[in-house]
Amino acid sequence: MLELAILGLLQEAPMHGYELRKELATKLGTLRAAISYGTLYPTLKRLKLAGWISEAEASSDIIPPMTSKRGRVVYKITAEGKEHFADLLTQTGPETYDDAGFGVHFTFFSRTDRATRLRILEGRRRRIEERREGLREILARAADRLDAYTLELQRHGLDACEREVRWLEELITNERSGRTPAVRQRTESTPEPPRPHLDRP
Amino acid sequence: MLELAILGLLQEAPMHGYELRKELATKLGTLRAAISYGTLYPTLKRLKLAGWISEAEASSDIIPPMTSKRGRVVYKITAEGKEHFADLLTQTGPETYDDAGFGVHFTFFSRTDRATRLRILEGRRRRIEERREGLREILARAADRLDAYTLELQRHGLDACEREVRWLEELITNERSGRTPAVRQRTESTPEPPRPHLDRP
DNA sequence: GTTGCGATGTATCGGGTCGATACATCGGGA
DNA sequence: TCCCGATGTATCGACCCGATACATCGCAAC
Repeated sequence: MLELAILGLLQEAPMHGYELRKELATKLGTLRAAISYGTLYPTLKRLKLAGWISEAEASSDIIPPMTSKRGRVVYKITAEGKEHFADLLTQTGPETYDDAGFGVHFTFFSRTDRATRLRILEGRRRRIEERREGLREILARAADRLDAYTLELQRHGLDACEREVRWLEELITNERSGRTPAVRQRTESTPEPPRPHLDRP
Repeated sequence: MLELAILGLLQEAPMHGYELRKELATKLGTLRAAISYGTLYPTLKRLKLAGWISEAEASSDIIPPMTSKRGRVVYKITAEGKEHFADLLTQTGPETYDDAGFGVHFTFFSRTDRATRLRILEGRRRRIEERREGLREILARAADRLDAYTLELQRHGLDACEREVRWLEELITNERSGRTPAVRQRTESTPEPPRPHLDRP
């Protein structure tokens, strides 16, 4: 789903590889350390070959050229690329619901309609609920067979799943009730404020 | 680090591929859905070639044969494999601290000494703290440049990091104070018990 | 002042991992 | 009887990461 991320960022502004990497790092800071160049550059090549992006004229606009051979390569999105981006963003396959896929989709939620957002949020919730049930199964059935550390790992994983589901529920409720973006705001350095209970107002 | 996982499981009992996959699913339920066969079988081949594991005699022990051509292939760990497993388990490279690596190491914590456990727990904590600081940076510096959804994603990620760090602190404290396995126990179906505050007794 | 290091940049390679797929047997229920 | 789901082994293409190489620029320390 790096494809989706690149297309999304290039829709905001033309960029070159290095810049894309930095932007990805701040936008997807949660999910991955940073996109590897071994992924990024081949993907750019692939997208260019597919016609979704093209090289922008080096002379133009804000970005200063590098005054040397092998200068930076600035890419911009094409009309076909925009179409493709919209398709990818709306589509809800299984890969939409895993950590990486969901994260990228969520990042571009502001460019989608509410129906799509709800579909994706509910799909993700379902995915996490399945994982949660799997963990409960394990803790119920195989608890005596596992050592203390493994058990602790499962419990911790279960905690994380339950928390994730609650987060998703909140977002879904917000979407349904009309408040488009998330509402919760946190004051710095108060580690555990009692979450404002806003499901079912 | 699938290598480490396979070696660890085969140390408990000889197994064939399908069984390994199931065992991995229950032991590492948290981290990955299930190991893909496209990963598992090539890895088994590789480990066998390296001499860490070998094919067990089909006739022997508990597991019934399949009475047909291309029966199941049971693997067992070799002496060199046990050595290699111990080395891998003790060693603390960067890959020890990412999600997958840490999870596998943690699963086999009961087979390590306390010093190693502490090294790994602290390395993991450091890793998560770095991610946390990165997220705080983003939320402090780039907050106005990001839309509400992206911000919410970062906040959620930050929450997860803080929680993870707290969990690790708890484990580290326990290790240091002599209680080897984790202490916390949860009663079923009470979703949010106030965590027994046991840092600094 | 020059030397050297860190940030900026593009690019490739090997290897690990996934998802889909193919093939084959076995047990049990419709 | 017939078919479906669990049990099994195996491969292929695609994706992605980490390490590495190469090259320039600005700045700071010596």
